[in-house]
Amino acid sequence: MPDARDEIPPGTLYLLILKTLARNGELHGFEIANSIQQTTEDVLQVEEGSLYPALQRMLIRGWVTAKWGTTAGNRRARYYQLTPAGRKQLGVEISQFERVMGAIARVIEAT
Amino acid sequence: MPDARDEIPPGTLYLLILKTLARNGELHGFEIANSIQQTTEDVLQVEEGSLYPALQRMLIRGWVTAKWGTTAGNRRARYYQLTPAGRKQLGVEISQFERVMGAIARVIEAT
DNA sequence: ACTGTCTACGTAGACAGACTATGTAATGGT
DNA sequence: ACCATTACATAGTCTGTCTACGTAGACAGT
Repeated sequence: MPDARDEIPPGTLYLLILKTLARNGELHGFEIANSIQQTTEDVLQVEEGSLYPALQRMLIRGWVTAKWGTTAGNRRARYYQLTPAGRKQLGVEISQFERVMGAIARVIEAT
Repeated sequence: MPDARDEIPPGTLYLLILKTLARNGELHGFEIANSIQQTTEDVLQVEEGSLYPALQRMLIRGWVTAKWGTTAGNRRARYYQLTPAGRKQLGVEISQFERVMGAIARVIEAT
């Protein structure tokens, strides 16, 4: 079954986007989605209807800034960049993720 | 900061309940919630408003059966038990959880 | 020129599921 | 009598991801 696509657990999309931006510096939406899909070896696929609303919310919260530019293929695109607040948030998200996942793992592994 | 309570990621509550029942055989709602809280060392706290609706959905889906009984403290309580379908579902949930979490971990650990 | 396809951004609406808050009822302690 | 605790349950809110759709410009082929 090659079609075992999974949904992105609510809440973790911020983490994925923040980390992707922290790693690559400045990307536009499509690049973010592609990067996540590639890094997860197609396990996670960010849909456009999830990505752009999430980016909007992150703009409002001050985690990223955006500016219009032009892609290599000469198309207009919105480039997103982490703010200091976004970088801080990334740390929060990671430690929270690890604590929660560790807790769930303890339940799974309990005898 | 002792008060770092976290929300349970949507979707994983089924996994937690299924696993708890698989481990203990037969429990009522309160016992399930307490067991999860204990096993996760207070990281995850299942609220009643989350637990009972989830159990209802699991009844409808045939993952558990329920019967009324009496607790040690002489109170009426509803005892839940895994069905074969529930046991199968537990396997599905675990492998899905591991695949998704592994994917996210790859993003976090990417350089 | 026209048409289709690709890239890229964005919105609308549906839906799941976890939360808060509240309500029921029965037990046991003071 | 009164109140806390156990235990189940529902209503309503909210967040966030999904599907589906719409916009627009760039480029290739005919």
